[in-house]
Amino acid sequence: MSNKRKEVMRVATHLFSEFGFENTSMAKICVEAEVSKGLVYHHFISKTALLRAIFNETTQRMIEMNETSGVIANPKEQLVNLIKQLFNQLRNDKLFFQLNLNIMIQPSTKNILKDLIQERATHLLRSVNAIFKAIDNENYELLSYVFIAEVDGIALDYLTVFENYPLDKLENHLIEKYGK
Amino acid sequence: MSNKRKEVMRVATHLFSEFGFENTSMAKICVEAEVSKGLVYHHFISKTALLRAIFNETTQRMIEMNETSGVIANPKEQLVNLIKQLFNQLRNDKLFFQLNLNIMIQPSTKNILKDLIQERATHLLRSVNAIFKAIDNENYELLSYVFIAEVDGIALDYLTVFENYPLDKLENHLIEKYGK
Amino acid sequence: MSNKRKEVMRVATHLFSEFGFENTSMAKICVEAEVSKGLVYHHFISKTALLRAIFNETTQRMIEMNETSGVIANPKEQLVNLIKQLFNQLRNDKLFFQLNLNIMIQPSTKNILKDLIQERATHLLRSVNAIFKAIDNENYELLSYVFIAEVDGIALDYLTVFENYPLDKLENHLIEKYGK
Amino acid sequence: MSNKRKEVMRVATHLFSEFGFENTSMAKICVEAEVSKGLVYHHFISKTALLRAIFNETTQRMIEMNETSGVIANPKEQLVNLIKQLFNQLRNDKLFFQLNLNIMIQPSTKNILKDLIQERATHLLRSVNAIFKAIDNENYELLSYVFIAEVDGIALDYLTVFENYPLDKLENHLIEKYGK
DNA sequence: CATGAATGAGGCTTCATTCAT
DNA sequence: GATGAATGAAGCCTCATTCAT
Repeated sequence: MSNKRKEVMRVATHLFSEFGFENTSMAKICVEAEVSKGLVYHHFISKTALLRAIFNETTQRMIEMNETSGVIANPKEQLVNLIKQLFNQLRNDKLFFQLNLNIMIQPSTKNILKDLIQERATHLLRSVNAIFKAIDNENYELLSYVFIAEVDGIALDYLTVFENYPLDKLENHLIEKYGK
Repeated sequence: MSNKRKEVMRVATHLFSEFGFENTSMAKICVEAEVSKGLVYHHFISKTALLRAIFNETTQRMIEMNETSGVIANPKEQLVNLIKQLFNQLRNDKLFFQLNLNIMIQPSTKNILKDLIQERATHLLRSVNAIFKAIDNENYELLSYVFIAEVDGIALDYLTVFENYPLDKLENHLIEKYGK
Repeated sequence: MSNKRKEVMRVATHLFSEFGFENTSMAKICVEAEVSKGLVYHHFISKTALLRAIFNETTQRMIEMNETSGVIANPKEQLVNLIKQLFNQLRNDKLFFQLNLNIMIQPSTKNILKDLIQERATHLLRSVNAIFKAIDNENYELLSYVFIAEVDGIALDYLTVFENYPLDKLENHLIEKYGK
Repeated sequence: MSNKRKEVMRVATHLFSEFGFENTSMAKICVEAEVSKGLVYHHFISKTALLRAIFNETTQRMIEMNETSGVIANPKEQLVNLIKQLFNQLRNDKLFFQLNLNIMIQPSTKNILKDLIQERATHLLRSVNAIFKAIDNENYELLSYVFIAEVDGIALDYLTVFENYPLDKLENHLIEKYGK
């Protein structure tokens, strides 16, 4: 609704991504968003609530993306699409992915978002399950977990462990493996 | 060396794991370790230095473990050993793994540990490379990255994404896949 | 006059009584009264002005009560009536009495209400003086002060000092003492 | 023990008395006591704890005074002594008495001190009871409550209700009444 | 080695009030 | 009359770090 509310969320997302939740002060957010402290607290009860709003919005976007993307294709095409989409986002929005990793691992933020993380994870698992069910009705559950682990692991290694990570090669590997 | 120094590191590791680096004050560490502030600063110049000492020690332990474990076995046995060892640790010391994920992802701590993380990653990659070279001399590099990604992804999903994660099934899957 | 204006005063009285003036925010009042901030400031220039309005209204009610109660009776009956009336109110509206004590003692509010407190005290003293003049024309002044002190002291002890205060016994004591 | 700790309590007592608890900021206390914020929180966990420390110390002083003062005298002399002592203090340390009234009536502070107020009240009642038991073994309880109410009421009226309160006359009245 | 009093910057949040609509 | 977004000062408290003993 309000312009300033959106701007606060945009700026906060950016700063949380770059410096982490605990290392981003409300003051910094206010300065960057050119807004008073009072206003932020008018729209969000607390810093915690602001984080939850951001996480929630992200989940919504992820769900919408998922729904519109996978309707027509056959399962293997769906997987390949999903992989390509994911790797593109990973390349284009490193900071954003880092934020999502951050807040899901950091104990304090993890606690704040407990329920929302669970909700998102459930949704993700269900989507992937649906695809693998159509591929291998017997082992779909394990296959889904393996697929998610591979993607998460690549993202983690790319974003935080290795410098000069060969992201392209890993993408191709996955596409070959899952596209047959 | 000194008992109290060790105790401080032990307590700090525990608290960092449970609450995160930013959410653990030096005061809390002092109380828990039953030690004065002066003493902590006698042994560690700063909170940052304490974190680095902890991370370093962990890396040393990982390296030693690696060296003693894989000398005799053939590559596939080595992989299976590695997998079993990893999953056992994952089960027995969740908090410790979470700490290592935390500090490698959280921007502030990541920055503090930049060089040490790089060092550890290089060492890990080299070890895994050595194993896969003996298995498939041509594709060993990609295979290593895939292997590491799978393990990291499973750890991540187990520790922070899913509740009731079927860790055993994924362990078996990896053992079958890599043990032939 | 306006319904909403009255409602604001009612809610503010209640909240000031329960939490104290300094601990009741205008926001809380607005929420409780289901009214916007703008409206409150339309009716009262400031929080201070709201407090003064409340105090004033209370004084008016006290004066009216006094006037209607004591016209016909003889002085001793008047005193007994006054005592009974006071103790009943004390029993029925603890919070309200507490508010009046509060704001007369708390330095900040006392300052805000300086003139109004003086006005009320003068009126009260004059009324009591009138009664005691009819009883003992020589010592009426001291007697009035003693009477007021006794009543105030009992109220204070009942409201804030003792648990299980024997209010009834003290009422009877006063009735016997002053009703002869 | 520590000089600065005492100084903080002294300054806080003074400021709380003059401006009220809610209207005295920790910052003001720090400036006045020429001490850093950190130090105050090193000695007192919170503003609340500081208030409790002050209230407690006052209670201790009151108890000690009581114990040393009334040992030898006969009950009526004891009462007269008590009255004289009280009125002198009332005259010499208005602010201090005002503080004690304040914090016992203001809902927020009253809540903070609930247990300590109860403790003090019980002690006071017991002391006065002891005196009146020796005077009138049958009605000592009611007499005690009346006496306390008279003293409290006079203090209240003197400190907050009336300007030009004839404190001396009321003191004489009490001395005559209770000294026989 | 060891203590703990002391510092001061900075963090989150609250709040009375204003003003465009 | 009525709304609620917006302001900015101020409040309580935490914290890494220093230093005299």
